[in-house]
Amino acid sequence: MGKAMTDMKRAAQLLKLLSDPTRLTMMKLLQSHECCVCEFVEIFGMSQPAISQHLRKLRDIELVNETRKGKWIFYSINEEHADYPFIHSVLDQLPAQDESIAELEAQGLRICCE
Amino acid sequence: MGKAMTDMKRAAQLLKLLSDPTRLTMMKLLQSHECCVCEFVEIFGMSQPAISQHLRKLRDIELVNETRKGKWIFYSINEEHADYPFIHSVLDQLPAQDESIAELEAQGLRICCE
DNA sequence: TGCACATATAATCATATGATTATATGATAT
DNA sequence: ATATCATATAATCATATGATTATATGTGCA
Repeated sequence: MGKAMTDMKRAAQLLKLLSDPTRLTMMKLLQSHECCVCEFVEIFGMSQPAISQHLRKLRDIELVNETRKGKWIFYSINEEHADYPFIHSVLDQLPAQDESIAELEAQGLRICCE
Repeated sequence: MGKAMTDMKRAAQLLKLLSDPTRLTMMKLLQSHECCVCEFVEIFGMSQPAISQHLRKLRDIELVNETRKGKWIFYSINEEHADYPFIHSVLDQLPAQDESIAELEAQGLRICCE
């Protein structure tokens, strides 16, 4: 199996994006669930602009996709990203974050648009 | 195979250490070669204190070992570190940095203490 | 049309980061 | 003993980061 990364500066840049606990957890969550901004606000107990700015950093280098569904904007992992294999290999080492989603559902705060 | 990491904050902290291009390359180099400070200074073309401070960060959380050999202090990867599997899995995605070492040798700047 | 909700952006600010220069420490060699 | 080499630490500074508050944008609904 070949190396996922060829350029150290690029790798460092990606690791920097993952090196914030909020963004790292976001990415891990997104690996198994689409989430909208207000769900992240609930999960992380942070202000909406703070969440929005973390998402912007992930969006700026296209690690995530955004899709508007009515009032909500849903974020998902961009599996087509050239560096996704690298990102995936890191996220793969981390524990699932499903409890956060379960808690949301228990509180009736999970957004569902079907 | 189990997850290498159990705590997201810890994972983020480790990724932050790896997220600097100099430190990331250092760690990759150390994975295959012991190096001393002056070699890093040569390789990265940075001031000795700058190198020293990067090494300190790695040393502070014990990702690297230091061994004095005469005038020189050699650094090596700490494979006994509880989080080494995680670190390793990241470094493993990166291209080898052997040219830097080869260049050093070509210039006669490789330090050898045997 | 106008209000409420969801999200984004701007402005601001405290703290973290990474480099430099200057200086201290510690080992070797003369 | 002292000069020299290798490295560490301290002080300083410019820039990056991540949060907050205030405000703008965009969608759905009465």
